[in-house]
Amino acid sequence: MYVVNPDERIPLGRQRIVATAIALADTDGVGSLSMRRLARELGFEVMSLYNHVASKDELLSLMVDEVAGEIRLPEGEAPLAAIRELTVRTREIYRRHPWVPTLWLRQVPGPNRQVLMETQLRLFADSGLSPELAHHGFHAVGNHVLGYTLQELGMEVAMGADPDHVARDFIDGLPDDEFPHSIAHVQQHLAGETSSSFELVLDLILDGLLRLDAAGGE
Amino acid sequence: MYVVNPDERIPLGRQRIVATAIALADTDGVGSLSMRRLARELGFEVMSLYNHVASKDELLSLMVDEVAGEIRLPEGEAPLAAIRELTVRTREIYRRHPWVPTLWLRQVPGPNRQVLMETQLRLFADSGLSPELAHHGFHAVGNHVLGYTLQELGMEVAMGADPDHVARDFIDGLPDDEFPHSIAHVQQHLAGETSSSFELVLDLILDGLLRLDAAGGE
DNA sequence: ACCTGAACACCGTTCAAGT
DNA sequence: ACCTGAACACCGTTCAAGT
Repeated sequence: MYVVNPDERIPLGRQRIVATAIALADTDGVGSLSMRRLARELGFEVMSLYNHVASKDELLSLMVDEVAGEIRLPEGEAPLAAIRELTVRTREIYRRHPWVPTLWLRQVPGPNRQVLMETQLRLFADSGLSPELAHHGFHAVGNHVLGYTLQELGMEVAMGADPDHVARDFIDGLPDDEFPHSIAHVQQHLAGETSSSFELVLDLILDGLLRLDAAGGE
Repeated sequence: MYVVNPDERIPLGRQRIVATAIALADTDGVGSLSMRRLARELGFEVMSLYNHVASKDELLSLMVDEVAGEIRLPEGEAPLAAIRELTVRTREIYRRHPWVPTLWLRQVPGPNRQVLMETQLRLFADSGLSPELAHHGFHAVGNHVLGYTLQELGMEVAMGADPDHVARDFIDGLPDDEFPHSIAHVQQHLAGETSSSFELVLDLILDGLLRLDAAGGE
């Protein structure tokens, strides 16, 4: 028989801190991620975190880059098909970590995102598009996946647990004779009549780039 | 001669609170907008604000809707031209109030946004597009202007005052032989070689919708 | 009706002290 | 090297008290 060492608890460390922070943000939202809460979750005091992480802002950067690393890079596909695939995967990862899209912009890219960005740009460079259209295409696709997911999640995440309830309240608050189109639109969503337009618009952008290139390069 | 009434100060009121809050967010960012700071700015105590506004969240909603009211609605144009015009104006307003795009999503639409949304949907309904494409088009255009502006501003606003400086630090931190495309891309931005792709992609989306409609409705 | 002071339960972070 | 307690300068908001 021996006395239990009170310090048998798993030691802290960037990796574990970041992982726990991500899990916490996934379940309760970034809004409720505080250094104090995170420390409690880990079984340490707040200030212990600062031995591994310079600030909350650095922690957020590390979290975003960790998630960026989850996006599997395509291989062996034709450039435009690979771009499409990569974009669809990005959306999946965004949806898995709904707090990421907002932070994505505010943080300077870390190593994983740097690789991701380089891959995207290389694919555009190899796509056959003119350099200028490749440049615009890179932004167009990035904006699409970001804007689309934000819109999609903004409604779900920030508006509380039940988007349907919010949507219903919203249309109930509208005088039906003045806002017929709004009401019809929201009802289409509630009825699940319309499929997601994410891939439709993505293809529309990619096809449009090709068409512009063909028109400009004749 | 008379004693100056200490209560000659302009009384509070939703309108004035919201206006001051917007001005404060415009100049210093939403990050530094606190109820306490706002009260100080207005010359009142914090708790006075709560006589006019239920919570900080309500205040943010009011601010967003006030800004939504700044977007001038088009009139007398053909539907698709009006949609285009409205989208360009939305981007201008977003740029004038860089804190708006992020909040836009988290808040349930107030009266001004309700009118804006109804207008957009009516224009799409009148555009001749099939109901389904009109539905998708509404989202596509909204996502584009939101995602594009967020990307554009995310870099400028959140990364500190000098985006060029950040960009330079970014490429300096990259091993040049491994990230040639990233470096080239950022350099294109720094050199101002590429014009904004906002309208280019917007047209690409609008044209693509028309083309899809023509193909589907033959 | 509108304003306010004290108080509560939170934040992120500094700094000096422990082992 | 890593952990911690006390302290600082902040938050949003409740509630009872003033006019």
